[in-house]
Amino acid sequence: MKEVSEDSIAKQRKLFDEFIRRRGLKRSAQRNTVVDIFLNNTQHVSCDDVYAIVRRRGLKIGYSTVYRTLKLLTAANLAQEVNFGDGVTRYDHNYNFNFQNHYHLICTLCGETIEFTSRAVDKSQKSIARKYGFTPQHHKLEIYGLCRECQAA
Amino acid sequence: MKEVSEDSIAKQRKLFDEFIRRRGLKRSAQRNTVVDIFLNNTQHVSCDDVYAIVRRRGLKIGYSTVYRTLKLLTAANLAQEVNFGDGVTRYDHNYNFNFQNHYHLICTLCGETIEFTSRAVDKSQKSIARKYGFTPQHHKLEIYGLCRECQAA
DNA sequence: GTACTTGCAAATTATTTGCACATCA
DNA sequence: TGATGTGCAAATAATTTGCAAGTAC
Repeated sequence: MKEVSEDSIAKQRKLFDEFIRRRGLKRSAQRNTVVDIFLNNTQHVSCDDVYAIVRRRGLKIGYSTVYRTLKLLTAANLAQEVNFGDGVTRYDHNYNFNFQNHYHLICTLCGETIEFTSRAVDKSQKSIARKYGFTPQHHKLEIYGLCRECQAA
Repeated sequence: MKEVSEDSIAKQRKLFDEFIRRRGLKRSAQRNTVVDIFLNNTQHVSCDDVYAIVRRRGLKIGYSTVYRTLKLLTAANLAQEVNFGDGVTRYDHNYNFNFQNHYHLICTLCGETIEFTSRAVDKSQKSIARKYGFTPQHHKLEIYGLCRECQAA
C-alpha cells in the first residue's frame, strides 16, 4: 500500500482550511483534532473509531462533533463514506485528487478487508461516466467473498 | 436494460426453495409473497418499498417478516445489499449466476441512479480476486457524481 | 408433535438535532 | 459583537429481537 507522505497530509489540511474559509465557517481545536486523526490514519475509520482515538489521547470531544467533522471532511471531498454491510458508516480517504483510487476485497466470513488499486478499473469508470454524460466525483468498488484463510477453514 | 424473463424468475424461485430445504427451513405464504415481489421487481428495493407493495396488494405481512425474508434472499445469494449513502439498505438482484453484473451511477444532487454493465470491469474484478487468492461471491461498483441534468442546472 | 415462522411491541444501534453556552473572526 | 461551534441529552430512523401463538412437514 502506498505510503501517505507528510507533504500530502499538509496539502489535504490546506484544502480543508480553504474549504472552511470558502464556506464562511470557522476553525476550532476540536475540528483540527478530528481532521488530524483522519488524515493521519491510513485506514477507513468509523465515527466510533475516531472517537476512541480522541479519548485515547486523553481529549474530550463530543460524539456529535466527531460526526459533524467527518461529514465536513466528506463535503470537502477529502473523505468518502463507505459501507461494508455491518450497519456502520466508515470514512475512507478520497484519494482522487492525488493518489490512485483504491478498492476493497471484503471477506464475508471473517470481515477482513484488503485494499487494492487497479488502473484497468479506473479507466473503465472514466469511460462509462463519459458515456452517460456523468461528471464523476468519487466511486467505490467492493468485492465480497472468501479470503484465502477462510477458504481453507 | 436487460429484461428479466419468466424463465429466469422461475429458476431463481427454484434456487430459493432449494436453499430453504437445504437449511431445514420451511415455506410459508408470507415468504412466497416477499420472494415473488423481489424477483418480479427489476429495481433495487428497500424493505419499506417491499412492505408498501405488500400493503398495496391488500395483504398484511409484518415489517420484521419482510426484513427477515430479504435477509434470507441475501443468504441464498439471490439478493445483495446495496447502500447509496442515505442510510437505507436496499436489496438488489444478484445476477452473478445468470446475467451480467450491473453497476450504478448515482447523482449526488438529485439521487437518480443509472444502471450499467461493463465487461471490462467484470474482467478486472476476476483477475484481482485471483491475484489475492480470494473467492468472489458478489461485488458492487458505484460511481457518484453529477448527472447530465444536474450539471446543466 | 416438533421445529420453524409470524407479528407485535419493545429493544437496540447508528445518527441527527435542539438548545444553552462557549468560541472564533 | 455576531455568527458559528460544541456538548449534552433527547429525538429520530433503521433494524433486530423476545416471545406467545400459529403453521408446515
